This record gives sequence, structure tokens and C-alpha cells, in this order.
Amino acid sequence: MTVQTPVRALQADDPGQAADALRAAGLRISTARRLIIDALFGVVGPISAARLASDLSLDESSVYRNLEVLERHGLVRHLHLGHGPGLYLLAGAEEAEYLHCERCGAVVALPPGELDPVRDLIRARFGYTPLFRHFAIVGVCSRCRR
Amino acid sequence: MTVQTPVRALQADDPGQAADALRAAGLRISTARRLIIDALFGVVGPISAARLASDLSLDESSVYRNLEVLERHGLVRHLHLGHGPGLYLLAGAEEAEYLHCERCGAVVALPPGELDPVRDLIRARFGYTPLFRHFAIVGVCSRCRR
DNA sequence: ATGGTTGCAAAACTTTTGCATATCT
DNA sequence: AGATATGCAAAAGTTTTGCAACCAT
Repeated sequence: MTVQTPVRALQADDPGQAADALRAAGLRISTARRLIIDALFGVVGPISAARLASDLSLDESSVYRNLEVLERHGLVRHLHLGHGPGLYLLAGAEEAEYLHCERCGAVVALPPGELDPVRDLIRARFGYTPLFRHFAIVGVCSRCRR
Repeated sequence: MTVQTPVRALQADDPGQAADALRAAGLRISTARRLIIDALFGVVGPISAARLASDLSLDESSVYRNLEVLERHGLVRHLHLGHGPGLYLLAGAEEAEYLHCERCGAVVALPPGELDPVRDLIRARFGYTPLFRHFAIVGVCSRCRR
């Protein structure tokens, strides 16, 4: 119901810029925070807090707290593919939206804009503007559909 | 990833029919089960297991187990509006799909078929068939969008 | 030095499971 | 009687919170 607004939308193309932006915002760059930032820049897709914690040997609570800070400052966002934990990824340029096959688990990241016709159609017909950014579109891919 | 298939799709227009159908399927009609069925027929929209348990003075585990049985037999389904607990409702004729405003919490139930053009558009462009039945479309309603 | 951060522990929240008892047929 | 369902307790999975110790600035 309540949507957190970023304190200020930071942006970064690499871990160094991210750290600088955070420092400029008055935040510290602890070892854990740097590890998490590096991991997010180094990983391919969205990743769970549990996996980050395990990969980086950090406490999950610390990972969640860091992700929350990074998210509040606009460097990170998270999404839900369906059931299971939230998945975190860098915010910014590539604001992909996701399709998720609930049969085989396949995930397709759509470049921004690809879903605009869908959004327009739903807005025109129902007066709702869907935000597929936070909750993926769940369905079945063509292969699983037989 | 795994989708439970109903043992056999039962159908019922009232609590009595539901009970008969369950009995015919070899299940018992306990007090708790009858209460839950009655409540689902008596309530307006989707309802959480916790609310059912509290309203009916039943244990939550019993409610979840009953809902799982009813769901497996095709009398009940559940959906997710976003964060928060799953919401249960009668399956059957009115297989509505839902729009959910994440600002104000408004929920709109769309009659079956209303989203078909959207489904077709997504299938045509991306080779995915969205199933908006289990995960609602989350977005902002026109009023909240200003 | 001081205040932000960390790990650990515990709790909150949703859902599942084990088990002994009670209930339905 | 016999199988099924119930309540209670506990656990699993995800996320949040309290707190003392620690570390970045």
C-alpha cells in the first residue's frame, strides 16, 4: 500500500561510482556494503538476499539492511517472479520487466518499452496502469504450453 | 514450478452441492470443513486463511489443510494480490482476474475474457501466455495516478 | 570520538508438518 | 471400528528488529 520513495535517485555505472554516490549521500562504505555492490555489478540477473549472504559470507540481516539502504537511494530495486524470495538487481538504465514461466521457471527480461503497448491497452480499457517492474508477468512459455 | 492438478474438477453453486460433491469424492464433511465452505459462499471477495481461521474460530493449520483439499478438488482457488497472504475464493463459473492498485489497495475483479486481448497481445509478441489468475496485475488506478 | 554498521538472536509473518486426540461415516 | 480430520506445537522460509560490539570517517 505504501510505496517507498527514494531519498534521491543515485546512479552508477560501476561499483566505484556507486560507492562515491553513497558517500556523497552521507553513507559509509563498509566492507559488507562494498561486497554487496560488487556482487550486484558482477552478477548476471536478479539475485536473492539469501544467495548474496551465502556467497559473500555475510549475515542475511545485514544483506537485507544494505539492500534496503541501496534501494532507498535508488541504486537497487527488487522484484518478485512469483513465489519465493524477492530478487534484487541494480536499478538504473536497464529497467527491464520480466516474464516468468511458472512451469519450467524460465525468465525473460524485456527491454524497457517492450511492454508499453500492453500497458497502454490495459490503461485504455480498465483505467489501471500496470507496473510490471515489481511483480513479473507470470504465465507459461510457448514450449511449456505444448 | 509445479502446478497442482485437481483430482477432479468439482463444481457447486451452493454449500450443499459442495458438500455433496466432496462426499461423492470420498471426503468427509467435518464441522470445520462445512464452516469454511459456508464462509466462502457467504463472503464477497477473496479472503485470507488467517481471516477465515479467526472468523470461524478454527486453527490456521486446519484452515490451510482444508483449503488445500478444496483447491485440489477444484472447488477453491487462491491468488496473490501482491505482498501479504494468499487470498482464497470459490473456483468455478466466475473465474475472475484481478487488478490491484498498490497505492490505495483497490481491487477490481474482471469478468473472464476481459483480459483476453491483453493475453493475446503478450502471446503474439513474446511467446508467453500470461495467467493473471494466480498473480494479479499490480499497478496504479487512474485516481492514484493523479 | 561518534555515530553508522555488523553479527547474533529473536521475532514477525505466512505456510507446512508431526503427532496424539477427536470425529465422521 | 477404522479412516480421516482436528488442535496444538513446532518448523520452514522470508524478512524485520533489538542490541551490544565494532568500524568507518
